[in-house]
Amino acid sequence: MATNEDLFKKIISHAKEYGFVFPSSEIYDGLSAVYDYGPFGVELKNNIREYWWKSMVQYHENIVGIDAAIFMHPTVWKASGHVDAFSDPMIDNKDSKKRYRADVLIEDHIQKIEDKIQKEVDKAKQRFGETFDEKMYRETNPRVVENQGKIDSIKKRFYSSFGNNDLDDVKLLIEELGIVCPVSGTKNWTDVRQFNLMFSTQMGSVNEDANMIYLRPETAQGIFVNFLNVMKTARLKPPFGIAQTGKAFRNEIVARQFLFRMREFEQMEMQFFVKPGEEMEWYEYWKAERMKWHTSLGIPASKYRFHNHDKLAHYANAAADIEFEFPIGFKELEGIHSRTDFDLGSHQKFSGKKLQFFDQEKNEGYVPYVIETSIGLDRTFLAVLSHAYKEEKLEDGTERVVLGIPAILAPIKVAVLPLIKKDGLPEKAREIMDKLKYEFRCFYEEKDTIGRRYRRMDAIGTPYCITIDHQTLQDNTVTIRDRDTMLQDRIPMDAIPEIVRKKLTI
RNA sequence: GCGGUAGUAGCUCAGAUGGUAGAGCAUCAGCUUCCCAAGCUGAGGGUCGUGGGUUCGAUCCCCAUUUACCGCUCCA
Repeated sequence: MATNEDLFKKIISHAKEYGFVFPSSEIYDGLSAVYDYGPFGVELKNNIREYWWKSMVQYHENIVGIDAAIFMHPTVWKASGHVDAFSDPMIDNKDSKKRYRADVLIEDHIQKIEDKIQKEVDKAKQRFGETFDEKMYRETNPRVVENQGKIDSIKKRFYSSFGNNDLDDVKLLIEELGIVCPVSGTKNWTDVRQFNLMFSTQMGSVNEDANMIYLRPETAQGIFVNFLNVMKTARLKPPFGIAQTGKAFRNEIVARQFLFRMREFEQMEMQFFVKPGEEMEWYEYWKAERMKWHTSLGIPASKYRFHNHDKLAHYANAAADIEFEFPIGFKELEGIHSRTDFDLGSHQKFSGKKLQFFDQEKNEGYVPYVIETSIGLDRTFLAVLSHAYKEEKLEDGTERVVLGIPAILAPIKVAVLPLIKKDGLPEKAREIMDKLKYEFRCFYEEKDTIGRRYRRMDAIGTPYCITIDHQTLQDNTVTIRDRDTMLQDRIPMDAIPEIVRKKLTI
């Protein structure tokens, strides 16, 4: 029995060996945490994207799509909060060589003081019983008041120095508070350094007034800045949604775990604009709707779970992840966030343009609230792949590796295989191939024994193999082999499209 | 980014106390004509991750670098 880590490694090698995923620039040793999709990988990826797009845009009359550029006006990232919030101040302990987020160290320190207060309060509560007035106690007990004052001044100091980008003062604060490394127990700290998670480049001539441009760290902003254009031209009114798929870039300090955390990745996002006050209803609606989408792929519901956020991002008033059980454990696949009017409101402020919907009935305008569904395409790819990967021991003692990819996502839908490459069988097979290839992604192969070709198709997850044998020449029947059962049926060749089509409906 | 481990053919690996490398599978060509991988014959493919140093000579020793894995850290 392979451990899960082994399984994950096997999936990675399988992905490479069968042309799904390659390390980027591999002949130059690769580039850390960047991957390329191969001939079968790109088919699977495209199919997932298309399946998502159809279920969002095509099946919802009030959702439309856009494709925004990766480059955006620099102010977008000020308005979104990314320039300020998207960078972490890091500090290293020179003795233990451990690295920490400076703000987390300070938060932990604050938490310790808060714990102290809580202990005090709990003790008092026990002492006074029913009559205990916690609020009053907190305001009057000298020790509690003193500690609370400490917390407030630390917070004030931290926010002001961090806000002013005065990292030296953040370090000073850490030293003054006497914060020690939990591992080494020493106060031997390096300077605080900022790691901006956004990639940047210059637009225009580098010599002349070069403008710093960021590669978008999320696709969402492309939707928000187009809110007015889309609402007007598509003549929409809330509730309505805008969907987009595309690349995003994050300069992660640690990017690892194959496709799971990459520096360049693809998101599939939909921002749903609603009337303020109705956002929680829609939040719940989209949580349920998105979970339905995942399970519609035939992957068992037990592989998924919700994870509700306790700590919310600066823009959200509710947030949940849909997590998938990868071989490396349950990990985030999709986020459903209630983003309030943070983004539109902020862009309204920074741009000076009114980003509102005007309600004719009430004769007043409002900034819509936003429910976001944001799913990682590469992560979904990895989820599908890792769930599909199976090693089977067959009755005859041989083993086979099969990808049980849902037929609708399979890179190749039909393999057309002449039993042998003479006696006119290849010609007949070509004839069938030509009839099928305009509707389905097909694969023709006449090399090697038939059994070996079946196994190759199993390894890339092809749901059906059509075999042309001598009988085909007599009566135009072929055998159709099912990937999962390995069973074959003899059918008239004209019946192939209908059978395949049926398999592709969900 | 820090610490640890590792990098030999597409894959899985072998190898010598330093004398410029081998197997199986895979790939390609031909034979075989077969319904569930590994039949026969032949061929191609590696400056032993990269760069530098020590040495008469380095894939092997030393340094740097890069990539992957594990741990820490991080994931708005």
